[in-house]
Order: sequence, then structure tokens, then C-alpha cells
Amino acid sequence: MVHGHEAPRTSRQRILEAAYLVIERDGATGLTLDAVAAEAEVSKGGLLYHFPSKEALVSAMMVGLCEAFGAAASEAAEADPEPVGRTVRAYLAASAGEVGRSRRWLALVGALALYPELVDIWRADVLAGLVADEEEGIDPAAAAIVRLTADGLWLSGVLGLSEVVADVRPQVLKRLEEMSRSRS
Amino acid sequence: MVHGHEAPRTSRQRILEAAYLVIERDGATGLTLDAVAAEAEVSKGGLLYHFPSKEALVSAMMVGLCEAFGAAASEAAEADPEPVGRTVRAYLAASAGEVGRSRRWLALVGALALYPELVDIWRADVLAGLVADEEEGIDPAAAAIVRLTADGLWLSGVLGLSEVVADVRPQVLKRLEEMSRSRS
DNA sequence: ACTACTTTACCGGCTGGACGGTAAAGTAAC
DNA sequence: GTTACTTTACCGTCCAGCCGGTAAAGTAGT
Repeated sequence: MVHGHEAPRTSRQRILEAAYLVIERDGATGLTLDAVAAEAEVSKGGLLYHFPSKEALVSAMMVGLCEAFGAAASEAAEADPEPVGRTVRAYLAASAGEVGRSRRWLALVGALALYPELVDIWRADVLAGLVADEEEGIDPAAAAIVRLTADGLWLSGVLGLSEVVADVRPQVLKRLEEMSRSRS
Repeated sequence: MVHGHEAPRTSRQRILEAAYLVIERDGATGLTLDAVAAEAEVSKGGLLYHFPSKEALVSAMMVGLCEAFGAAASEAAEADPEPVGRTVRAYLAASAGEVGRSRRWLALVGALALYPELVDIWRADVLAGLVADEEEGIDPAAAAIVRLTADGLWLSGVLGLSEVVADVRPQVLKRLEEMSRSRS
């Protein structure tokens, strides 16, 4: 970490980043082992050394994105002084923020069609959020609506419908904020 | 058309139905021309006579689903005595109803990854809904939240996360109903 | 410090199967 | 005999995963 210290990126990291790049650029169907290997400047054999199958690669991508989302949410939660509904608001913030709007999701959802089991990674996170809500004593229905609306917003972004709802977006966000403060 | 009148289903219809069946059963990746042809008991050439490409087939599936959704929504709208927010409520009802929860969507979204342009079919419907809202004088933010939450609910179903939110579902629906009655 | 062996990391050609699509021939109704 | 529909047979491409090989970096016994 002294100066000049190039990222000592491992091959594995390089490959993962290349995979994100490829899927953003070429879509889910463009995500082939050859393409990723080329982008990462590794041979296909090398790629398969680090990720024994395509599914393993996609799984790692999924985990990576979920972690990034979780990190963004945690950050938002820590910065929030009000305990009630802190977790939902963090979820909302993360969804509305950079990670939530990343183009990476779009294609990755497409890739999910290939390996439906990978939704479980997601499911676990959703579950954890609901548990947190309950502990915070927030009105469960309100919390659910906030989360679901955030998901809907996310979806509209993924499907490229976000311009359609762009006008009301700020107001929606404000309303959800308010709802997140209602106790049960 | 006398009695006993089996569906005089055209080959085209048979093929479309077979396609839905296959995609429900085998997922987006299982939707191959061969599989659909086999299921419809037509030869592959026969299939391609009616749908000149796979994209044409998927497009027809998309249109069919959107029409079914639209029909369900229209029905709900007509049965609704209160004019304000009628369209949003219809949207909500359709989403929460049979068509909205159909497993067909699941895989079809996956197939969208193959032909991203097909989202436009969708987009048109979304736009039409927003226009209707405006004419009804409903609070736009409330309307948006209702719609987006419905989408979130739909998404949770598609991703198989619906059991997770099953408990709050009725309450959420009730709240949304209420919101749909707020004037602008 | 030299040798023998193992592990880690990586290369790249190959293959076998799947899949979208084509084309020509056949059938039957009108 | 022409139109509408259907079949059979085939082609070309793409791609995941496999596999034989290599080279450098440990590890350890002597």
C-alpha cells in the first residue's frame, strides 16, 4: 500500500470483473466462457481453473452483486439516526442508489433463467431483511409496501421503464420515507 | 360446431399453447423449437411455417400474456363502481389474480433476455395505464406506489419469494386499496 | 544444496451435442 | 393446378466442458 501500488488483482478477480463487463456489454446471451476469458486475458482453461463451470461463475457474480447491495444498505443503515424502520429505509436507499440501479442486474437476471437455483442467494437476503424489520417494531404492512415498491422501482429500471415513472419518482420516494416511520 | 365440439384449434393455437406449456415446465432454456414442436405434435418445419423464427414465437407469447393481463384488468375495472383510481385497482387486481401469478411469466421474463426489444410490448401497456390514471384524477404518487407495489408483489412471485411475504400480503393489498382512493 | 516429487496456475485445441434455421418434396382441399 | 399446410432431411454455428500438457513454485528427504 505504499504508493504506486497497482492493484495486486488476482486472476480470479480479473475474471469476475471481466464477466460483469461482458454481461453489461453483450447481455446474458453474450456471456460465454470464451468471451469472459478473452476479456480477462486468460485462457479458457485458466478461467475454468478458477471457476469449474459456468454456473460457478454466474453464482460468484450473483454473490458479488448481492454483497455490494448489502454493503450499500449497511452503510445507509448506519448513517440513519432513527431506529424504527432503519432497515427498510436502508433497503430503499440501496435500491434507489447506484448499486440498485446498476446495469449489471439487468443481464444477471437473464442469466438466472439458466440457473434458477441461484435465486436462493437472493432469497436469503430478503429473509434477513424481514427479520430485521420485525425487530425494529415497524408496521409490517408498511414495511412490506416500502420494500415491494422499491422492488417495483428496481424492476422498472431493469426493464428500461424507468423514464416512464421518472416524474413521480421523487414524490414516491418521499412517501415511502414517511411510511417507513410508522410504528406497528 | 355442433356438440361434442372439440376445440377446432388451429395449429397455430396448438403451437402457442404448447410453447407456454414447455416454458412453464422446462424454463426459458428449455424453450427450444424442437421441444415446442414435439409438444404441439407438429414437425419443426410446420412450426416454422407458422412462426418464421423463434423470436416471432416468443413475441406472440408475450403479446398473448399481455392481452390476457389486459383482459383481466378490464374486467376488474368494469366491475368497479368508484371511478377514481379504477384503473390502478384493476391493475392491482389483475396482478394479484390468476393471470398475474401465472408461472408463465417467470420463464418468459427469462426469454426476454434473448430478445430485449420485446419489452416494448410491455412498455406500451404500462404507459397506457399511467395515462388512464391521470384522467381519473387520482393522486399520482399514490397511484405509482400502488402500481409499483403490485409489480414488486408480482416479482416476488416470479422469483419464488412469495411465501416469504405471504403473511402480510392481505394487509398490503388492503392498504393499497385504500391508497387507490386518494384524490390528487 | 541437490534431487525427487507434488501442487498451483495456466494454456489452447478439440469435440460432441444442441439448436435455429433452410429447402425440397408431399398431401389435400378447392 | 394452385394454394395452404405439413413433413423429412439436412446444414452450420455456437459453446460448455474436457483433456493432455507445461512451467514455475513449493516441500522434503538426504
